[in-house]
Amino acid sequence: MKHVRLVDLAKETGLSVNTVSRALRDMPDIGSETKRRIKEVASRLGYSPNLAASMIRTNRSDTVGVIVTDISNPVFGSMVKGIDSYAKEYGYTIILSNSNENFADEEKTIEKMIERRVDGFLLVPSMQNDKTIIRLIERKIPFVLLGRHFSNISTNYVSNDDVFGGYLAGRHLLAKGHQEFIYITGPLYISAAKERLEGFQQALTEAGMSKDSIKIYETESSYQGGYDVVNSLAAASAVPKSIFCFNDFIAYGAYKALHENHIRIPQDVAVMGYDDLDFSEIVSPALTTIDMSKYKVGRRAMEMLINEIRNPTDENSKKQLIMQPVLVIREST
Amino acid sequence: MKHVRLVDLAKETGLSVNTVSRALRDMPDIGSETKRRIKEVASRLGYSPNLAASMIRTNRSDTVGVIVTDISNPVFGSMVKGIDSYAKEYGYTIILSNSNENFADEEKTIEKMIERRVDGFLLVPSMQNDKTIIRLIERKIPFVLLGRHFSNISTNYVSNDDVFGGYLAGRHLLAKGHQEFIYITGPLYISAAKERLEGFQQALTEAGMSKDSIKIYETESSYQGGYDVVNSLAAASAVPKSIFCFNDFIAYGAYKALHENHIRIPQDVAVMGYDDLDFSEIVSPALTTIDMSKYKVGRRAMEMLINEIRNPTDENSKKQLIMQPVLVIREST
DNA sequence: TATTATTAAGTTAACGTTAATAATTTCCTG
DNA sequence: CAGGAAATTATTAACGTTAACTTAATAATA
Repeated sequence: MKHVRLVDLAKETGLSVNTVSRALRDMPDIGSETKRRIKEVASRLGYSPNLAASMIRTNRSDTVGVIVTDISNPVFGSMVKGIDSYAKEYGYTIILSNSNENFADEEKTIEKMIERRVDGFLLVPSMQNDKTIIRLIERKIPFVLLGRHFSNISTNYVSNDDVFGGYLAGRHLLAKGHQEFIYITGPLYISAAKERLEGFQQALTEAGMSKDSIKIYETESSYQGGYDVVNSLAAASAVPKSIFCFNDFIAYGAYKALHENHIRIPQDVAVMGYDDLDFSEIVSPALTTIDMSKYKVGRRAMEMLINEIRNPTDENSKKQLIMQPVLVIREST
Repeated sequence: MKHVRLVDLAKETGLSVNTVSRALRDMPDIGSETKRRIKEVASRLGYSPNLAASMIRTNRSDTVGVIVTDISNPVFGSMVKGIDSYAKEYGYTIILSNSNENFADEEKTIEKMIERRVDGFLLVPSMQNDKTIIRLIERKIPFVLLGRHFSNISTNYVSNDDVFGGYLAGRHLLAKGHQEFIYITGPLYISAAKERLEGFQQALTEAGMSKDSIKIYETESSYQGGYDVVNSLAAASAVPKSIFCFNDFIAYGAYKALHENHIRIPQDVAVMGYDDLDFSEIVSPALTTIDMSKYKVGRRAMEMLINEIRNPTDENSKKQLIMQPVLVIREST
């Protein structure tokens, strides 16, 4: 538990602490034979640099804070995987926190992470409040948002073209001859939820239909939410011809309710999801959905964050990377 | 970006740095009025303690390293969620890394985390090698394994009673009148994989059957793995009456292959999974599986780790917490 | 050969905090 | 009201590193 320190290596080699430090960091002003000797001793004694100490001196932590709303959701799991993979390539370490879409928790976590002097943040913000984001901007702490963003604040973010995704969904259902639509969505203050709807509506107006041809059901963005909505529609015999869901989870819930009410997919009703989770290929019938590469979103966001850390941009030149989603047609439509 | 320091608060209040430090930590030897004043100034100036500095002094980081094999897998996502929840209650921060079941990566990550002076580790070890674990023991760094463990090394771990889970599966399939079984599994060097098999075999022998009544197919523990195995069995017209899968993913793959070959579940073949992912309720037919509460495993493991950190136990009194899985009967058997 | 570069080390101070110890002030008690 | 305990604050040093500066030794140049 007692760690070997630079001074121990210095004693062992008869050199000064500074020389040892510089040798281990491969600075050019140390003789190569000396370096070899020092490194040999370091590895023999099992030296492990105390990063906290160097951090305090260098004022860099090579650490980024990652806050997601639900790490048990594979969408975010995949993003984190992408983040982790890119971070490793560049020598960054990840501090993770799960916010449960809880703003207060998010706020507290950010403070804690700042105390740990993270070099920057990758956030899937809870969106109930933009206070934390504002504060990050004020304090000039680099951050990148993932998958969500605020319409009134200019920030770096990586996300999918949710408008286009919604548009693809709308086009697809229209092409299938549908005239009657509902949108089952999570809270509409989430930018993604709103934008997918907008895209869908755009497809409708483009086809000469009214925006209001799609009815909106706002609920929890979960399996349960989808189930509840469709179930109560079924109870009222008001199940429409086609259902567009904010995400695949909701679609799965819709599936369940439809199955229970003996309503056939896609014969009686078409269902579309969003996210293309692994499971969407497996459910029966396989779910037509919109794919965004979560893993890549994670990697690109980390890339953007590292850029921002290394050369910060000012407030009016933030970068947005918008990845194009693709329509994945399966059996449910 | 320039942070307020204790010395700044000291100047502002006219007190000494030490007094400020002690006041903020609510030490009893500072007058309450003084404390109030200091805290007011701290919050006014936006003081954020530099944890790296205090870390170096106190020799505690209040940080734990968490390494999982695949964070995009909701099984591990849920565990991490449980870990995070418990960690927050006790003021710990999580450093996360994804090992991709890659031993070399795991090893490197552990070193990095030690350099960050984590107080302990929570590991889903890659199992290809026990070197890293041995080294942690040698260095007396507290750690707890999750879901997996080494049979030849005594460590703290939290896992499910995989033997019992396998036993439950075996009993269930026997009760359904099956006589022919296969086990599609990931690498058998993973303790869970081996133990689930053992439990199943135990059920067989208890029923007076030979251990070898179950044929073993070792593959990748993924959707693809399950698909491949069942597909090649189908090609050889050798699909058995019942299939026990190491995890739900494999079962989903089996589903796909069975569907494609027009083999009906459960009429022609019974399928069982393991994990009870959210999706298992949704697939059609709903999957009979074994549930272990991953979230709780995470919480309990974190609890155990904190205990170990606060009062370390010696090598021959490590704790094992084995959670009982439950059989979840659905439509696939 | 004297002078200047060049290379390779060593010395000192600093990062922001906390621990140990010392110094004051205040308050009792006999 | 002296003497000492109790309460509060201050001073000093330390944690393990790295940065800035200095020194010593060697090589290159005029």
